[in-house]
Amino acid sequence: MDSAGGGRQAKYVRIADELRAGIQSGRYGPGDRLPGENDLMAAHGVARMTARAALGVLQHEGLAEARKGAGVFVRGLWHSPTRRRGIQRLAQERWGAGRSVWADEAGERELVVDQVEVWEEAAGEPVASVLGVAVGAAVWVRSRRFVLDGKPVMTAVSWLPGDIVAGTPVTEADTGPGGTYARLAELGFGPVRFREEIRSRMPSAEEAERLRLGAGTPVVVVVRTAFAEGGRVVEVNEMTLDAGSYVLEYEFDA
Amino acid sequence: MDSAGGGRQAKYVRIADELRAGIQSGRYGPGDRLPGENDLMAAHGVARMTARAALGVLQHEGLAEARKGAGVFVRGLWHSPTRRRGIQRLAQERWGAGRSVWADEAGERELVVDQVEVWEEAAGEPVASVLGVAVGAAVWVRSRRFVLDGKPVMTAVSWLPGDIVAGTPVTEADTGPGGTYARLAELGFGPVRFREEIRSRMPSAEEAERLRLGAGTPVVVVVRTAFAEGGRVVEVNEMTLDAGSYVLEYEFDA
DNA sequence: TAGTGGTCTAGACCACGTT
DNA sequence: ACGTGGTCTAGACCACTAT
Repeated sequence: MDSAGGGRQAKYVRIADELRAGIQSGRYGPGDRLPGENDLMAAHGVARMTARAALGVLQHEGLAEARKGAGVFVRGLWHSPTRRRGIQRLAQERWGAGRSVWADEAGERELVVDQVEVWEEAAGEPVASVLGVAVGAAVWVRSRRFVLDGKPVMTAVSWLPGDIVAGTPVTEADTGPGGTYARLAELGFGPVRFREEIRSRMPSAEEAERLRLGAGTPVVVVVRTAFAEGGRVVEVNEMTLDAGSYVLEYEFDA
Repeated sequence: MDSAGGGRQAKYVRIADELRAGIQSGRYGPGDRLPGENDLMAAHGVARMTARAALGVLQHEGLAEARKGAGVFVRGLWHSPTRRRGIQRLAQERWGAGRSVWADEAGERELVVDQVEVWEEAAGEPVASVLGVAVGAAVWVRSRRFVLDGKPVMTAVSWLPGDIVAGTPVTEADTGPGGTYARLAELGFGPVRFREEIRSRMPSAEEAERLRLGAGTPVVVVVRTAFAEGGRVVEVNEMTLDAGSYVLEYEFDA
């Protein structure tokens, strides 16, 4: 009846361990259905909530996902995460040539950019600080979502100084060939140096919905700061990635 | 009595939303105790398991952590994550000067390297492939854990080609001043180029224990490949980081 | 000792997907 | 129609922490 009586471990932990071992050994392959609540109740003589707890462990570890009315299935870790080459993708030749930075990352797959919103606002404290403008100064904000083969993989929000981009195509939904960086270059503020900061955490409920993340899937947050000649910050871009959809790569000399 | 009857949302979701709003608004600050199971049962007229479910949501989001016998507390996100400068830290001047790559990252804090193990083994398929050696060839493996101010923050496993490092200090627990890279340089195989691949996922139960991770904390996996002059791979290092303890930074030119 | 979270039971109704 | 996971109840005992 109690938890510590029989063994040292909680029942649901032991059941979860057993299922996990089955996944790692290949007895349950990607896409396979795991024993369900009723199966586990019968096999281990436990209550429904205990069986659920065991399955919940695997879901929170990202190893399995539940589909209502169907069962709990082993996750396909991972289909084919996008390789994002942090340094080469931002080489000037890319956007200088009018080529979208995102296009060749997608490869053969269909990339859709949706939920595009662009607006002007007054810089609050944190934004003003990183952009290097006065609090209350006009900044333009670009927000959008990237969907690859029907699966949302990233959201991004950019902040740009209003005194540079006001009245230019950067404030339009479509920034034209080469994107924002090509336009900034034409304005004499082409980025010459970048800094990317990478964090990872669990998503908020809203982020999980917008990226359609299953339980047990973290997000990777990349904050890129773009510097023009002279050191002025011309863009700050905060990207929120589905951790399962991306591998970030940086290659550099010693 | 039912879930969909009263509102659209499950009760535990609404309770979790309310608590989350309280955290984000600052009503509950970092380190504060949240209303406990009994409080929520009384306040919302729900059963214990329902109150638990609500608190569980916040814990899995990484916003709160439970302490047995004490309560559920708002997490201190984040104390002071280590800033890991991916590119500068591997500049030749660093390890060339006999300075540990890890030392100045730790700053004032106390860094302990423990659980050090070094052994020789025959390369399996995946390792042979990335190291560029034959399957079955001798490789040396270095495994260790990094503990910062008493908190484990990273584990690391390195693989090195046996034909280069056999019989050298690289196969000892202590590799001496400048570490492995300085020794490789003395052997004529100093790294001149690096590639780092970054992924993020939820930890396994074992990883969570070894890094003492609370629920809702992902790990970041960094796989670094070091290339010597001529392109030969001289080391592959797989690092598993507590996502809450690190910010990775890469700074580079366009 | 009193209160806390951790585990567990044995029921129940629901929305959903597959058959 | 049936089985699935999702939610919920009203109890219970335990180990742990704080007082």
